[in-house]
Amino acid sequence: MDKRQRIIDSAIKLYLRQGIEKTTITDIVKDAGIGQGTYYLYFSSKLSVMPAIAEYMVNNVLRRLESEVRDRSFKRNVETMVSVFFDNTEEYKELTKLVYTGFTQTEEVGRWETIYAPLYEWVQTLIDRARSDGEISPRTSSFFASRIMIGAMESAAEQVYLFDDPEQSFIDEYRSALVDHILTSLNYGK
Amino acid sequence: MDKRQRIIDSAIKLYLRQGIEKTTITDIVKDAGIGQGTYYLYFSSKLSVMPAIAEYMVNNVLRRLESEVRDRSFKRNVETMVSVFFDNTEEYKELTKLVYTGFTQTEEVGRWETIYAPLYEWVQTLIDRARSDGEISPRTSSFFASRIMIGAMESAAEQVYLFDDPEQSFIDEYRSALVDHILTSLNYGK
Amino acid sequence: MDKRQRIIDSAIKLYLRQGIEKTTITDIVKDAGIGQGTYYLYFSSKLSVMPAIAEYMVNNVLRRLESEVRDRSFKRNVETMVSVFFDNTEEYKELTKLVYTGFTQTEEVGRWETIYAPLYEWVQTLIDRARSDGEISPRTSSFFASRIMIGAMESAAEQVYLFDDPEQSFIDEYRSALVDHILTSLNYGK
Amino acid sequence: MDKRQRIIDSAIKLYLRQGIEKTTITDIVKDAGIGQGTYYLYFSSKLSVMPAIAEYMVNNVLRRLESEVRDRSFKRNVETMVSVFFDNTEEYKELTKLVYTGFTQTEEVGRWETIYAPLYEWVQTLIDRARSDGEISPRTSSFFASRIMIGAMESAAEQVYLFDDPEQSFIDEYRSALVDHILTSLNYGK
DNA sequence: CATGAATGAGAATTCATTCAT
DNA sequence: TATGAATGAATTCTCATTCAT
Repeated sequence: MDKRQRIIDSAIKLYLRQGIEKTTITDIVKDAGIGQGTYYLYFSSKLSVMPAIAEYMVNNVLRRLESEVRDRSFKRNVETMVSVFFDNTEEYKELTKLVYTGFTQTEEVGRWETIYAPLYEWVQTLIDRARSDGEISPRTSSFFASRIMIGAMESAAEQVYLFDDPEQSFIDEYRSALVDHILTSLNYGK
Repeated sequence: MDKRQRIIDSAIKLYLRQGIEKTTITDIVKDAGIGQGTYYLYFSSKLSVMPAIAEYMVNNVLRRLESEVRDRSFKRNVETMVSVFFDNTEEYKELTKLVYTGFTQTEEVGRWETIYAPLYEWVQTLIDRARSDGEISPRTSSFFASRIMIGAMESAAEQVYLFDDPEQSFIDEYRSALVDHILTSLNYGK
Repeated sequence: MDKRQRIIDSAIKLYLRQGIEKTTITDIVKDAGIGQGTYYLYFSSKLSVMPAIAEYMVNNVLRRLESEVRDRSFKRNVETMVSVFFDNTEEYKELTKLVYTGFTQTEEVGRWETIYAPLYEWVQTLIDRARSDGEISPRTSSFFASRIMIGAMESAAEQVYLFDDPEQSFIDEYRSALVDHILTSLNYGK
Repeated sequence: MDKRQRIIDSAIKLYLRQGIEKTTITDIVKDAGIGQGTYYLYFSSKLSVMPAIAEYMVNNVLRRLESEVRDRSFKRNVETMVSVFFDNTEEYKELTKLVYTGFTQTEEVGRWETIYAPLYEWVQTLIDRARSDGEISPRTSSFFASRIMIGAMESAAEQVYLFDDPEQSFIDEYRSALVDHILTSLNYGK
């Protein structure tokens, strides 16, 4: 029903399957079951769906975090977070980068920060609480810590899934090393 | 003289200046001072320069690291590394991401790992030495630590330079937080 | 009005005038007064107009046969048929062969038979009637006879018009020999 | 050893396999195992091999005719001729037409007649002999008869092998109808 | 005679975008 | 709002041909 959302859904599906370059507006509108011109009623150009896609994906992660990370010890929470980021990257592999790149070709580069903001804030809050609870060092700057953490998790996940067929044991080791890294960097349990 | 290298140099120059989309093969060969068809003697398509560019850029970072990170304490070395990554990202801003994206559209995705390998190894060696010197925790896995570190540094730098005009003070704070993060994560000085 | 037909007409005109190789899609669309991309709404590639052209040409011959071959003795009809084939080949000289060749590079080779079918059938009917009228041998297989006749007429016409400047007397002799050949092969007047 | 011949052989092989358009000079020289420029020592352009190929193919038919059509009754000889033409067309399917088309794009169209001449003459001689032997009508013009016969045989063969998968029984029927057609057209056995 | 790296003109094709309905 | 036929600018890639060695 909501054509705007149908465009976004189809765009994601096709970009994931065939890449941005290979996907034409025609592909998208066909998949969405709407007319060719209708696309331009909702988005002003091919690239201008990108922010919407980015938003959708960040919200996706947020939703998972909110539902899966709950009330447990900070350590457990970090473990879950790493899982969420790994799973998400696996599912959407190239798309994040693709979207990001598409973004840089728009004039809306600045909005990237805005779109990520809720995610940064959510993690920041999590850190703040752990600090209040005395689980991590009181001198931690949650602002930078949240950003560095997210960057580290995303990079790690990307590295892992670049391997054509990463073995599960390798993934598990990497994940566990990453959890240690994060906790240690926050002086957890000292 | 070496036409292959001239193509790579011109491609980097133009991709940086105008983006990949806006740069045509014709632009590149003109800049390189060679014939249109000559491009295809060395690269099979527009995108297939990407791995060569990636290689060039990784080597670039490596060269800087080798020349700038020397003989000092691990802490100083980490500070210098962060500087190198920040400077490099600033200089080549979009190119890194562009190259990465271009890569995924080639069939050579697997080579990414190979191209990064020397960088990973170099950092790994640095960590190993710090461990031998007793500067960081003896339990550190240099394999994962190097990869996570590099990911964190790249992500941080990208986040910083996304702001249209990041203030120097913000950059300095982020950089310093990052150094702390890395050192703490390795139990430096405990 | 009908853009498809305008494309076909222009293609025939230009192919005849300058050959297939020398004719570009741009030439065709300019001549047809339509946009460059419009061509591809109706035909999927440069070569894929060929079947349409072939159809047009076969229909052309059919139309001439239907209007010029009427109600007379079989002998007169054969003479007229030969004339039609000769005239037609003269007018469209290379085009027939070009079309044929273009065809073999499409995947629609099979349609050749379909396109020729009405022509075969028309001649077949003519033979059947002559047989009923007792003008030719009752044992004649009109199926094969029609096909062999058409082949002979086309080949003869092509041979004749290969000479840069065939003398009219030569053409007349060839034509007359051909009529004799056909009639005799059918035991006409025995 | 003879590079000229190696070029012709490779050209035939590749033209048959992939068509003229799809075959590049580079393909040919690679297949022939010679240098790129060497081609132009023997032929002045891409198309200028065509006459050589045509010559080769006509000679091929002639050689078969000479070895297979020997001393028997005219009827047997015609049967054998038809077989040779059918076999040859099956083997070289499109090539004849392709070569012919390639020819028309050269300025040497006139030579086609010259190249076919020996074939025409050979058949003409065969007819003349049959006439001397009283096997066919004394009024037969061997000049036109030979040309019409060859045309009919080639056309028939082409028609037959256009069917994707002609059944053997159909081919046999067509062939036999063709032999009858030819013999009757010459008043054989009257 | 032989080579093959280099050339560059040229064309087919694609596809984002528009606009009359 | 919605459509989809029409557009045409723009670009990659091909390949016959050349020429210095």
